[in-house]
Amino acid sequence: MTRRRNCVSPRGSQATAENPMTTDLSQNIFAAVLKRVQAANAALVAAGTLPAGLDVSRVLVEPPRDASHGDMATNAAMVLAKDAGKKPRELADAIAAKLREDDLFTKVDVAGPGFINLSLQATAWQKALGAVLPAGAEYGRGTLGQAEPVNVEYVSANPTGPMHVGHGRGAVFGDALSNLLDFAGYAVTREYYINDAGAQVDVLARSTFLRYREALGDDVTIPDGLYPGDYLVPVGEALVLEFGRALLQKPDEDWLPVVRARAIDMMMTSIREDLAALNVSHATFFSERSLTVGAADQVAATIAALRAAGHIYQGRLPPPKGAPSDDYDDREQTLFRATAFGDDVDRPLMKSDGSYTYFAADIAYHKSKFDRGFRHLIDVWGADHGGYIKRVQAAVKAITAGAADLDVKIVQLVRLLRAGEPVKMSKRSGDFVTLREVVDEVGRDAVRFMMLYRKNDAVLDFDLAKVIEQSRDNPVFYVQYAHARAQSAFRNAREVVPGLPADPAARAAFLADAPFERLDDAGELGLMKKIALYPRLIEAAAAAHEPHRIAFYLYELASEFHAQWSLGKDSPHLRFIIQNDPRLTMARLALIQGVATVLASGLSLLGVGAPDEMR
RNA sequence: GCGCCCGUAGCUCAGCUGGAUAGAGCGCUGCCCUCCGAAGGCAGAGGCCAGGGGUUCGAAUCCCUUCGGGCGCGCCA
Repeated sequence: MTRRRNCVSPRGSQATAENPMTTDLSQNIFAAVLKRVQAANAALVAAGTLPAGLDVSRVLVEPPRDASHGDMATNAAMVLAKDAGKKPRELADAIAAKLREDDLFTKVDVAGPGFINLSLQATAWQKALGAVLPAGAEYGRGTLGQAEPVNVEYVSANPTGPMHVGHGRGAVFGDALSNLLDFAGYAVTREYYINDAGAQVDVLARSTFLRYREALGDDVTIPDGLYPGDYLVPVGEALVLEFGRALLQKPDEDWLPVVRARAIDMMMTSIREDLAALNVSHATFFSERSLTVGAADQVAATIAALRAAGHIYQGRLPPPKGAPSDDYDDREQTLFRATAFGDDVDRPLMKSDGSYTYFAADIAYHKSKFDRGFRHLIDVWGADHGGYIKRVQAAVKAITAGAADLDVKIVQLVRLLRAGEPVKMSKRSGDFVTLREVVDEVGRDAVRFMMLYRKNDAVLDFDLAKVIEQSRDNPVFYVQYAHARAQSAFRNAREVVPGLPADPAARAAFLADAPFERLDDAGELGLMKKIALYPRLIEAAAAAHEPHRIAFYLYELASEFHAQWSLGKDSPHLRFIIQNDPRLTMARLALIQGVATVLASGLSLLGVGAPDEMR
C-alpha cells in the first residue's frame, strides 16, 4: 500500500544473486561478489562460527560512497551480528578472513562499525569490460522481471482537446519506465485508457456541434462550460464534409452520439500524432465506453461481484469537508467499502441520475487488466489525481483478493519557462501552449531527457531556452556530446589502427583481443567500474520504477568520460589515441566502446537519440 | 478540518529503499587550448539535510509532532 515501495520485487540485487544465470563475473559483478560473500557466510556456518538458518536477505554488496574505501562494501557483518549473537566487528573479521582466501580480492578491510571493504584486482574490471563489447546493446539486460507480465497505463489524456506539457511528462515517463521494465526482463504492455464515456465527451460533442454550425455559416459564440478552443474548428468542418446540413434538423439525441464519436475519433488521432512526435506509442487503447456498451455491462458485473463479496452497501456519506458545496444532497447511495482496504472513506459507485461514477468504471477497467492476466499494474497519473490513489488501490485489492499489486506513479506539474520567465498560459480562452508546440520548438530529445532528469513526483521547471543550450548546464547536450565525442575518437583512430570497423558490432569483435590489461590508469579503471555498475543500476531503477536514475547515471558517466578525455591535454600518454602504439590504442578504444555502448543503451531506454556527431 | 506529495549549499536538484567524512550543476574565486571535439577539464569557498522528539550498532532516508509550500476532498474525469 505504501506508494514508495516497489510493487514488483523489493529484493534488489540479491534477487539475482541466487540466480545462477546471472552470477557470471562479467554480467553483474556486484551480484557475483554478493554470491562470494554469501559463500563465505555459508563456510562460517559450516565451521560453526555462524548459526544455521540466518536471514541473509538484507546482506548487500554496494559501491562505497567514498572510492578510497575500495571498490565495494558489504554490510554482511552488521546485518548478521545480532542474530549470530556476535559483535559486528568481530564477525566482520571472520568473514573478511574467509574472503581473503579468494584471490579475486586484492584487499579486504574491516572498517567503521563493521563494513567489509573489498578491492578487486584490475583484471576483474578488465574482464567486465571485455564482456560489454560482445554484448553490445544487450549489455545490462536483466532477469529481474522473470518475463512476468506488467501493465503500464500512461497518458490516458481525455480526448477532449490537445495534449499539454503535463500530459507529455506522463507520456515520456510511462514510455521510459516501460522501456526500463522491458530491459529488466518484464513482459510489458503499454496501455492507454480512453475516457470516452461520461459527461466530458458529451460536452465535447456539443462544443463540436457549434463548430459544425459555424462551418455552415452560423454566427456562434461558445458559452461557458463548453470547450472554446479552435482545435474543434476542423472537426466541425469535417462533419460538414461528411453530413452536409443533415445534422441540423435532427434532435439532440440523434446527432449527439454521431458527433461525439467523430470528435473522439479525431481527437484521438491528433493525440496519437502528438505522441508519435515524442516517439511514444501504446500497444493497447482501452475504451471506457466499451465497458458498458456491447455484449455485457462489465461495470455492472464488477459491482455485482463486489456486492457478492460483501464489499458494497447502501448508505450515506458525511458531507465533504473543505470547500463547501451548496448542491450537496444528502442521500442514500451505493457505496464501495473502500475503508476495509485502506481508504479513508467509502466511495460512491452510482450518481444520483443512476449512471455509474467514473470510479465504478475504473474498477471494472482495472478488473479487466487483472482478467487479462496482469498481476503487476502500474498507473501513471497527473498530480491532480493524487487523492484518487487510495481508492483505486483499495478497489484492486478487493477485486483481485490481493493477488495483484498496483503502483501509482504521480507525475508532478511542469512549469514552462523561457529564460527563467514563466510562459503565459490562459486556459480560459482555450489558448494554452500545447505539447506539440514545445516538441516542435526544442525537439524530441530535449523534451524527453529533461522530463526524465527529475524524479517523477517533483515539480519540473522546463526552460525552453536552456534545453537547447549547448553547455554542461544542459544535461541533454552534455550526455549526447559524450557519445559524439566517443564516435569522433573512432573516426580519428583509423590512422593508428587501420581496419578499425565503423560498424559497432564489427568494431566490438575487432577490439575483442585488445590488451585490456594495459588499461591501468586510475581514470580508466574508474570508467570500467562505472560501466560495470550499469546492470545493477538497471535492476534497481526497474525495481523502484524510477527511470530518472538512468538519466543521472548517464550524466555521471559522461562526466567521467569527459574528465578522462581532458587528462590527455596535460598528459599525452593518457590520450585514447597513441600514435606509435596501436595495441594500447586498441585497448583504450575498447574502453571508449564500452562507454559508448552504455551511453547508447541508457539513452535508448530514455528514448533519446545517441548522435554520432553534433557539429 | 482531513488525506497525499514536497522541504538537502545563494539558485536548480541527486542521494542507489537504513550505512562510513551528505554529492553534482549553475553562480562565485583561481587555473588549463601548438596536437584525440575547450560545446571540454582541474582546484577552492559554500551545509544545524526546515525545527523538535523517537526507533537502533547506525537516520537526509523509518515513526510521531510543529512550521512552511503544492495537490485533492460525494452526484467531474
